Formats: sequence, structure tokens, C-alpha cells
Amino acid sequence: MAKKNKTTIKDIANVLNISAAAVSKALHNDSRISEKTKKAVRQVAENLNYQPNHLASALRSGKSKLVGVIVPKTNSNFFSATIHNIEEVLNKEGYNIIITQSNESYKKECENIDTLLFTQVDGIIVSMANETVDLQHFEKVKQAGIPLITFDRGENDLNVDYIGIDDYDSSHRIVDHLVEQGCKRIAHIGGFKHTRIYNNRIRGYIDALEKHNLPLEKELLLESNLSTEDGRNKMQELLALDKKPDAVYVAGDYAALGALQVLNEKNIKIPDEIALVGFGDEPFANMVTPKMTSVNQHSYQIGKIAAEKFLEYTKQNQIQQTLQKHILKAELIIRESSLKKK
Amino acid sequence: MAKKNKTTIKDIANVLNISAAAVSKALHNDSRISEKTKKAVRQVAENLNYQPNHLASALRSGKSKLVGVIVPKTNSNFFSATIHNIEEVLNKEGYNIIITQSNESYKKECENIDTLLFTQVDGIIVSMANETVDLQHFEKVKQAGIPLITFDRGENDLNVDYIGIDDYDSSHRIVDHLVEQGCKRIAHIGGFKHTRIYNNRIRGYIDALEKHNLPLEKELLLESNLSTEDGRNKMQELLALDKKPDAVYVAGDYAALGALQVLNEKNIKIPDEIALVGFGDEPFANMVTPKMTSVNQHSYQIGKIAAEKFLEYTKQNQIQQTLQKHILKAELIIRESSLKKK
DNA sequence: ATTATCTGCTTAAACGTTTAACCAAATATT
DNA sequence: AATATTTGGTTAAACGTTTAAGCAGATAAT
Repeated sequence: MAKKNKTTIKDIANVLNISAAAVSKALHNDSRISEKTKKAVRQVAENLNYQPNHLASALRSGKSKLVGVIVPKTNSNFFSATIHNIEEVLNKEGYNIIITQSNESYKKECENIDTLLFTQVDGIIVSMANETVDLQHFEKVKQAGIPLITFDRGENDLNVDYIGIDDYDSSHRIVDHLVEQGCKRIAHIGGFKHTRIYNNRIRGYIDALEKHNLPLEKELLLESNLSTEDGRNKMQELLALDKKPDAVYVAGDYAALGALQVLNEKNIKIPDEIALVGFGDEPFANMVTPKMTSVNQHSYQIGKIAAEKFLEYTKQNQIQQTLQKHILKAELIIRESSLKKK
Repeated sequence: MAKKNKTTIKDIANVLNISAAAVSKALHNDSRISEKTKKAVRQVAENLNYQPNHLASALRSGKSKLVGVIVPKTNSNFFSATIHNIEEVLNKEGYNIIITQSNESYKKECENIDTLLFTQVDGIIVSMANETVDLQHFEKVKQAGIPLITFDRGENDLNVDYIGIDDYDSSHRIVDHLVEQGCKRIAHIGGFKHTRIYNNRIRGYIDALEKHNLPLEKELLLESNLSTEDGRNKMQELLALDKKPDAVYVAGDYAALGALQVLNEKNIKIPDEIALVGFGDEPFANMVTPKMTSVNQHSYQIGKIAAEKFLEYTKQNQIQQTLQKHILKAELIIRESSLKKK
């Protein structure tokens, strides 16, 4: 049962009395091999249950046909779905993916890079950890001469492709929507300012307020790590204000959930007393009470484009990457938590 | 920038005027190489920024140092955490993991297996898809001569190691708890009967009822795919009964969430009118209103043991696996949804 | 002084492919 | 008929390691 009967290309060659090289070519559909031979090779390969040795071909060709993916955490629906779509595109082209999690830790992200390079991946697709500020570890990837693609969380300074949604515009649309609902004191529980996407959401929030002639009040703009726990804390801070907000826009669904809990616990009516909007459209957004307005980030498109970008680069022999942004328009999904009955 | 300067073992050998073999041995701390040479080799390796070619060593040694992990979906906290722990143990031993998702699909699971075998993994750790009944695809893994470890969702017939919690016992403890709270009509929204863990939960539920001299009522035992959507449906079915239950034990948190939504929407008081218990202790269990009683599955231990079991087998040269179950006692976490104030 | 053992290497083959270079036979071109 | 081209392969080297076998020189044992 546990014996390795590994059929090789050579075994097939022996059966047919041709060279191993001919078999290799036949399997790769080389034009210099006759249809008859190809057919025979495929037949014998099947009979002997031939499984190509991926390592050998990788060694010889210098391509591992493996793509590394680094995400902060797999247990968010956005990342899980994005990974799935990356996989779908790459599998079709014969690539497999290696998923690693950084757990939002800069140190782990560095280790992830080392791990992936060690594994001889042909490229890396990454969404950066919250903690990451220094970008030195990514230089290793460039030096290895393989393409690097960023999505969701990237940095301009890296000078590589980025795929993400238009965070600035999303904030505008959220504020527009809240203003339309009659809200006048709109708070924002934002992410870390140094992370581009959160910075863009903050900028969008500020500019949108101005557009609507609403004053920007410092006490209504908070910085958070966007965990559920911190969402609770920040919501409590807001409720402790003399002049409470009448709407809260939270830059992440998990933190928004924390905020929602606090509001529910204090019996504050959502959305009538305080309207609530999250970001990310995690499945639970549609499950909590009241159902939460949120922003869908098009994980399908993002994963697809990221994978396609990688494939594009691998077809070039000289990889010369430049900053290339692929910005998608996100979708605001309006639910009970921000929709007032008139 | 994008040039592959790949330092090899041979480059190091040239610098030091020794053979490549000596370098290889020095790097592996072989006893037949002098400390002096080892030191020199390590120094030169560092200077030249030597990165071992994993593929070459894998080809030669027949070990890829890669372990495949197959899970139904990565976006559940249990799987995400388990994967993390598997990774932690295996990374220490120089292994990397390749994560694939079956999306609860039997067909995708078959593809996952092919993908992983193609990638020459040294072993596979799997939690089976809901759909999976036929086990033929796993025979391929055995035939490849690599260890196969199952966790959470496994099957006795596979005759390989299984790590999971004691589902039967967990059901008992849930029912015990609910009876203690004064519940007399306890319903169970269970998973697919053909999946072992769900079957065990059902059996535990039935036996526990008997233990407490409660009648088993057919209308109170439902089979579900445990999605949030179906949780809603099944809860509605239960509410449509002439004699409604006074407690509902749901075999998965996502479905329990659906049930909770329905109860909240209909303003049914939890836990006083109907108590609710979930399973899996997803983070949201602690976030919903009311906070939901659930069962923690010890992802840390499960991942650790699964990885250790794999390592154990790789140390043997003749892999002869037998059914070996590692059953952990789960932890019932009692929260508001089932704790009545007296 | 002779033989045995140990130390610290070297040599060469092997892992299973891919691929550049070559070649004989068949067919086409002039 | 002589030469060129095409067809359908073959040969051999290479990818970067690991490892079994071998071996010279130093040290120890008798």
C-alpha cells in the first residue's frame, strides 16, 4: 500500500522504445513529434498512472509554478474570497498557490516572504499587515526577479501593481448617503493613518464633510486598530461626548460590530438616534440586528485582476515593474442601520 | 534590479577552493567537516547572500518539505486558527504549508488532492467537505506513500489519524446545561447525518434527552446544511410548530446566527422564551445580541496535534497508518443566550 | 615499524525533467 | 540527379542539490 511506484518519463520511453526526450516533447505537444507517437505516449502515461514530477521540471525550467499569497488573516470573508478567485485564475494556467498569513504582524510578514522565496515561488501577491511601515523586506522579492503584486493594502513607494477599491470615493458615497438621511454630526472611526486605504477613507470623509458644508470636528474623528474590541471602545468614547454624533461611519466591519453592540446595549435606536455604516461587507453585516450598511469590495474582481497581472508579467522575460494602480469602484450596500423610515 | 544573481553551493565552493559536496555537508553540519571549514562556509554563504535551492534538494532527497492542508473554507475562525497552529509547528521543522479550500465541494476536494500530489507534498492534513461521502480520492494519497491526517471532519473508514473534539460528549453537556436551565422541549438543528461529527452530535443529543427522561420528538430534530440561511429556515419551521421548543441547540454557529436573527425579528425573548446554543465559538458568538452560548473546539490543540502526528510519520520510513483517534474534550462557553436569570 | 583508525575532505552519480544541438530518412525543389 | 527542406525523432548536458564510496594524511595502537 505504502510503496512509491513513481512512474517516470523514462518508464514510458522504455515501453515505447523511444527516448525520454521524445516522451517529454510528446507530453508537451511539441510540433516535432508525430500525432501517432503523441497518442501512444498519452496512452501509456495513462496506463502507468504517470504523475509528472513537478520538482524536476521546476528545477530544470527554473519555474516552480507556485505563487505565494500573503494576507493579514484568512478568516475574513474578503480575503478568503479574494484568495479563492486568485486560485481560480491561476489554477487554469497550471499554477498553484501557497497561502500564508501575517496575522497583521510585520515580523511574521518578513518571515512569510522568506518562506515563500525559499519555496522558489514564481511570484508573490500580497496584502500588507497593518503594522507594516518599513518596506525593506519586499526588496528581496524584487531582487529575486519575480513579480510582486499588491492588493487591498499596498504602498505607492513599492512601485509595483496595486489592485483595490476607491476608498476615497467610497467615503464620499457613505457621507453623501448619511447626509441624505438627515445626519449632521457624522463621526468616523478610522483605521491607522499610515495605512493607505485607511488614510484615503479618512481623506474622503473629511472632504465629503466639506462638500456638504459640515464642520470637521476633531472629537468625531478617531483612529482605531479596527478590532471589534476597539470598535466598542471608540463607540463608548463617542457616546461620552457632550454633543453626541448622529451617525458613525466605521472603516471596518469588525469594529463596526463592536460599535453596534455598544449601541444595542445602551438601547440607542439605530438608525434613528445614531446611524451606523461599516466597511467590507462581511457576511455578518447582513446578519446582525439591525442589518448593517456596509461597502462591498469586489473580492471577485480584485482576485481576478491580481492573478491576471501576475500572469502578464511572467510572460515577459525582463520583469520591469512600475506603479500601476487598478482602482475599482466599490458598492455601497444600504441596510437598516442607516436607512431611516420617513 | 531584476537580475537573478542566484548564488549556488558551487560558488561558495569556488571561493574556498573546496568541493561543492563539502559545502553541502558543512551547511548541514555534517560531523565529517571541520569546525574551521564550517565557519568559513557559513561566512561566505552569508556574504554571497546564498539562498538554498529548495527544488534541487527536494528533487534529490525526494522530500519537498511541503505539507498540503485542505479545509472546507478558510473564512471560519476555527479553520483559520487551526491552520495557523499547524503552520507554527511545521515551520519549526522546516516545512511550509500549502493551503487549499474545497468550498464544501466534493469535486473541488478531488482537485485539491490532485493539486497537492502534483506539487509533491510530503503529507496532507485535511478536514473534509460537507459533500464528501465517497473516499476514493484519498486512496491516491495513501498510494503516493505520504501520511494523511484528518481533523474535525474525518471518517473512520479512511483508517488514518483523526484529531477532533468529543462531539457526542459536547451534546451531552449542552443538553445537561439546558435542562439545568429548566428547558423541557429542546430542539436540535443538526448537520448532515452522514458527516461523522454531526452524527455524533445528534446521537449525543438523543442519548442525553433519554438520560434526562425527556421524550425524543421527531419534529424537534432537523437536518440542515448549517448555513445562516438554512438556520433561519429551520428556526422558522420550529416556530411554526403547535408546541414550540423552549430551547434550540444548533450544530453550527453560522446557522445558530440565522436562528437568532429570526428569534430577534419576532421579538421572542432569548433565553426566557427560547434558549439558544450554537457550536464552534466563532468570534461573532460573543458579539451578537444576546451573546451566544457556544462550544469552543480547541483549534490550538487540534492544529498542534495534527502537525505533530504528521511529523511522527515522516520519521518512520515505512508509513503504515491505522485509525488512531485523538479526541479532545471541548469547552462549553455559557453566555446570555442560554443563561436564565433566576 | 607496521597496521588500524580517524579526520576531513573529494569524486561521481543520482533525482526526473527540459532543451539545445544534432542527425537520418523521407520528401520536395531545381 | 543533385541539393534543400521537412519530419520525427536522438543524444547529451544541464538545473542545484545530496550522498555513497573512496582516499590521502595524520594520529593512535600494537
